[in-house]
Amino acid sequence: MTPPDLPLSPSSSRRRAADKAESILQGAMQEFLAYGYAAASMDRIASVAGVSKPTLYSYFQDKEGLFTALINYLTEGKAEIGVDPALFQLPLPDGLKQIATNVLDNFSREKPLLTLMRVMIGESGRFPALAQTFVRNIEKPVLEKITQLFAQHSDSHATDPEIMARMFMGSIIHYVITQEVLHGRDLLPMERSRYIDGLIKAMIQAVSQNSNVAPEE
Amino acid sequence: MTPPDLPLSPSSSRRRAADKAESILQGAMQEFLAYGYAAASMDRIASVAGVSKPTLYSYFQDKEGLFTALINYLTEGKAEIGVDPALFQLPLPDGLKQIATNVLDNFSREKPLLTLMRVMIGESGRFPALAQTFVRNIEKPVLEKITQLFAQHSDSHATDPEIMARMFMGSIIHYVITQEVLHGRDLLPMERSRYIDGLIKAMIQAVSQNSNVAPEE
DNA sequence: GTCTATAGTGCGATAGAC
DNA sequence: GTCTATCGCACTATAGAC
Repeated sequence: MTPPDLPLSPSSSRRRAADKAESILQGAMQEFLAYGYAAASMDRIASVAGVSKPTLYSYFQDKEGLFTALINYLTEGKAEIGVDPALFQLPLPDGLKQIATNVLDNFSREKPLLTLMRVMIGESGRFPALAQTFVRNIEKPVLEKITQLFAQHSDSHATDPEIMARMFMGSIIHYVITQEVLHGRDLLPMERSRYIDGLIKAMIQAVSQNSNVAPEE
Repeated sequence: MTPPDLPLSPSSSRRRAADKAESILQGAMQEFLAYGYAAASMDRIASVAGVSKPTLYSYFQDKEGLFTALINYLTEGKAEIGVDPALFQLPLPDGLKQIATNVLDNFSREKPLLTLMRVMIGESGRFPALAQTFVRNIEKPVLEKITQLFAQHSDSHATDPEIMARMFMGSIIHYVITQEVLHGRDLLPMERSRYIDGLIKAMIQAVSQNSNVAPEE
């Protein structure tokens, strides 16, 4: 049997297997996030990754398998987007402001996360399991953290922290969707800082029972 | 890119031209909503619509033109989803509840509107103008109605009705996205009625200044 | 390299409307 | 009869999965 070495792109010595898998995933990310699943081309992925098609297919079973691997790759360990533990030391309005700011930064114009959301929602009908992966790895942990935050600062049983967390997240994500994802900046103008401040004010008002609100600003 | 296509010839033939255009659009709806833009097949559309491909291409310039026409067709005159004028006669909590219920009904499992949202968001990177059409024809009118509703019931300048409307819509749409679109029902369980009631309670609390809330339920 | 699918077109035939 | 929208089908060229 002849040794199967094929120095196609001999930029240096042979790359490690992990490197190849990595660069294929990098190429897949570029391609799938730019074109969506159906219009993505395995040829272009192989080309961008600098591997031959047979190599690509030796690492990943088929297009669907590569897409699945990519989504796992992109959503694993990303749980902490916009939520760091130090938040629990801050007064509620400050904590909320930091979360809102971080989440909006992560989703800002044409960042990968924005495009990932486009692709996930777009393919959620045909890849329900991947959509759930997205929810489990991204949405759920963030929601749970915010729920904890509200629970910790909630004076009583009056407001349901789980619902408050969903309102808060929903208000932010919907803002991202209308303004950035759907390009509604000019149609539905709303300055980011005005929205964040108004949102937090309303949330604080909602969690404060009959007493008055803790002094902010 | 091309302006909306109109049916070509004015007068009669074997069958009315409007019928053909209609059935082509119906076929296009099936196809594009089921497969997305890239994976949709013009052959299948023609077949489902019961017309030949040359006929299809006599009504619509190309695939992109048909997709554009479809989105216009599906979003025109749909402004009143979940918002009817009688709402302004009701107390705020009842009005909000009716809106929430109607919007959630319209987006309920595997209804066309749900799939349309999937496609619109999925293709929003490649068809920004269509995404804006969606915002202009669906999102914006609903948001404006809800803003009016809050403005009308707002006791004072304390809360910004535009922000309250966005919070309310965002909370509902985000709920739809996590539960239905991304199939998160089992991962993030939250009963619909519990969410609606909690959401409205929080919104009312947020708009009520220092006085107590009007009695609801 | 192979095989399949797709967007888009050209053309002769057809079947009503007038 | 003429007019014309339409059909069916073959065809090109391209591109993609594997």
